[in-house]
Amino acid sequence: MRITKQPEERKQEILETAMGLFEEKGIQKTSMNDIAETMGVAKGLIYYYFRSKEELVEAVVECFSKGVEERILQLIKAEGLSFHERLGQVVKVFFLSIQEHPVLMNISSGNPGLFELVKGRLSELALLHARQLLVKGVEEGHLHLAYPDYMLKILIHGIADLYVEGVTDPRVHCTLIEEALGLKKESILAQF
Amino acid sequence: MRITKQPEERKQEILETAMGLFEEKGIQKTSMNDIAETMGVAKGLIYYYFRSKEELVEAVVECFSKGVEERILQLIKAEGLSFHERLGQVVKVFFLSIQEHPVLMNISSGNPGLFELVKGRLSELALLHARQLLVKGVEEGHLHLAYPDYMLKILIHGIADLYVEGVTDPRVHCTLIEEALGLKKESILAQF
Amino acid sequence: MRITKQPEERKQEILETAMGLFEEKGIQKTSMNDIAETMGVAKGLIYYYFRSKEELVEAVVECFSKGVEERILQLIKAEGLSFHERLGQVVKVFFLSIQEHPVLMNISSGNPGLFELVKGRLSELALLHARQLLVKGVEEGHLHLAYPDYMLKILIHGIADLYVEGVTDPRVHCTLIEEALGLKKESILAQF
Amino acid sequence: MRITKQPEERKQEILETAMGLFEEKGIQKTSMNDIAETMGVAKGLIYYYFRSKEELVEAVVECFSKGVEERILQLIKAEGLSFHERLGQVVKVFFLSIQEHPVLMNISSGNPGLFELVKGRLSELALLHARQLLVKGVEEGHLHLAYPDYMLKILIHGIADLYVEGVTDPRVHCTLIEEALGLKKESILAQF
DNA sequence: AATGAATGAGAATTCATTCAT
DNA sequence: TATGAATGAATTCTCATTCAT
Repeated sequence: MRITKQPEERKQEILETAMGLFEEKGIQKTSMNDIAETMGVAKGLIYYYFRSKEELVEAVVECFSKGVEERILQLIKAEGLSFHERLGQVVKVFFLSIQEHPVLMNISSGNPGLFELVKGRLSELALLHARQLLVKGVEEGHLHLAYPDYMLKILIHGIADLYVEGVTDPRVHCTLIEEALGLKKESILAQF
Repeated sequence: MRITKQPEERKQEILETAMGLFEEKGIQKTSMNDIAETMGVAKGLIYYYFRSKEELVEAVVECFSKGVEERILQLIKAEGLSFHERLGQVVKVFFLSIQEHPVLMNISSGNPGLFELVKGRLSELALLHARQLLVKGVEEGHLHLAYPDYMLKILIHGIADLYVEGVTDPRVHCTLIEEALGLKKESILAQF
Repeated sequence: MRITKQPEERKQEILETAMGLFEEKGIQKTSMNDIAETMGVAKGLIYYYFRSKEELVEAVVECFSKGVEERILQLIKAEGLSFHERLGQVVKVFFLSIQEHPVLMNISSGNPGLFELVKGRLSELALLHARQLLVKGVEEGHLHLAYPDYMLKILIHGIADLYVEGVTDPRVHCTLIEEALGLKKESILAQF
Repeated sequence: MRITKQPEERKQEILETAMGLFEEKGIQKTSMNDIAETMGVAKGLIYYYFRSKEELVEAVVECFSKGVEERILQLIKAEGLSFHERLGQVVKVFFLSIQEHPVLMNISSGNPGLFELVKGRLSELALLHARQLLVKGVEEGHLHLAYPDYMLKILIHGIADLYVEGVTDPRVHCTLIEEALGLKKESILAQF
């Protein structure tokens, strides 16, 4: 029962299987054996694609973040949007990404590891891409923030943790963001 | 070289040694052996006081949070304080607690585990004790928050993470809190 | 079936079991598991005494050489012996040591590893202790060697290898040594 | 990038690459993968030419010894040489062979395996081809050896080991041989 | 209360080898 | 001839936990 696949396909398969198990049981409690068994494949094969467990974990995080980043990049390109529209869109991207991997967010609570890594990565991305937006918002007078990027981090980390604890309603998140940023009520929520 | 101590004293000693190592190397990478060796004591002794590693971890977190809780309780009792004064005090307690265990915060970044647990515990405490304060603040018109307790959580988690990433200046934190809660500038900072 | 022993005794037991298996199957083909199984003991126990397989191998060699060294030291102390008597004695010690671990020498032929290590160690010892003897022999006119210590090494290594290939008769060895050192016939052999 | 070559050429290429790596890292620590990678070729290809790693190792040794053997055979044929000239030549062949693969000798010290095999092979060759010479030397009265072939083995093995430990000066080796065989000073050295 | 030798289950990793293409 | 994905068994090492003393 030897099934050969294209390297890229196999690599992706491993990545997805690993992500699934990491979300389900936690990184640490997922052994390389578990992953191989789930795939119906020999242990050694995983080491053919990833040098070590650590490298695999990193690749999983990378893989997840890439998806999010791509979407953000598309939004960035979109023109003719107002500040509020744009901010709303960015917020939306995060929620959509999260909603696609609910298990990741739901379970990782008692299961630190993957989530922490992902959150860190998400935060980096946000900072990279949304910073300009916030700075512009401050300049245009929509926002009055002393430390726009710190505030950004707080919101991302804080809301991610909130999500993990079961508060998953986007309307709540939007409202919190509006309040924290000192925006008018529903100015972001309206974009949804 | 068999040194006998009072049960409570020994228990405390284990707790402190464990906390130190957990902060230093992470929960997972700290073996029961490490703890025993650091204490200059036999492995078995730890099991005399704690049924399992898991139980020990919980106890460590509990121990840390208790200190914070005690201080908060004292603040709560204090009378004749304005809303802003009180809020400032509560914020202060958290920072002081954190500052006493800087390693915990500094190192746990690449080392998820203990910090997550502690953060969760701190958040619970805050919710338990500061909720009334916020609710009262809303009622009295100092605050205009749709979800006071969610906002509280966001701030605690978010700022804790910020701290971990190296932003440790209390003035920055206060400013962020003021902005997020929509308070006047320096209204909290003034209490420090 | 938990049998507890004195650390020193256990350590020795491991050392001996390991040496036996190394001689029998070669270092590489002897797994830590094999050793534990042969002893009727858990794998982990070996790691309790030796940090790694490498450390165990070193300890085995050390252990073997120590025995040889002790005897040589005793000979060195003995007084009132002529040059030929003394040389004969030293040669004897090596053969006795070898004869006590015949398997080590016999099997290691197709089984490089342990033997090489041992030979290297033996050579060091010989150089350390017999050098003076040879030098004195040169001074006293018994020997006419340009490079006494090189000749020593050649003889030790060469005869050890010869032994491994099945030439185990001490009389042959003695004769070879006499010839190589340019001594009179039977001058060493006579000491046996 | 599939490069097809003549079978014999490929086989030779594998042999040389393997020898290089064996010398560099030791037989055991050189994986079939290493060899394939170094050659820029697929793992499977090596198995097309050699049934197993073991067979490859044997072939490498064989390959090395063949070169030495050829030269010896040429010497044997040469006529009109005196005993001392001839012996000098044979000794020379060995040193030349060794000098062509200095890495093999220099590194294999802490790296038992290849060297042992080669040494064994060299010794066989010497015995095969130089025995007659020694026997004739005994008969002609140039040598007074009880066990000519054992002495031969000792010298080859012993000097090879000496070489490995850093004593590479042919003059030293010649002197040692002269002394061990009881020849006049410089009788061999003079042939160089 | 305390010791520390002993357990045992499991984890990551390596590698010679095979085989469908 | 040549590829390289896939296998699978073996191996080293780790650690929480137990228990006789």
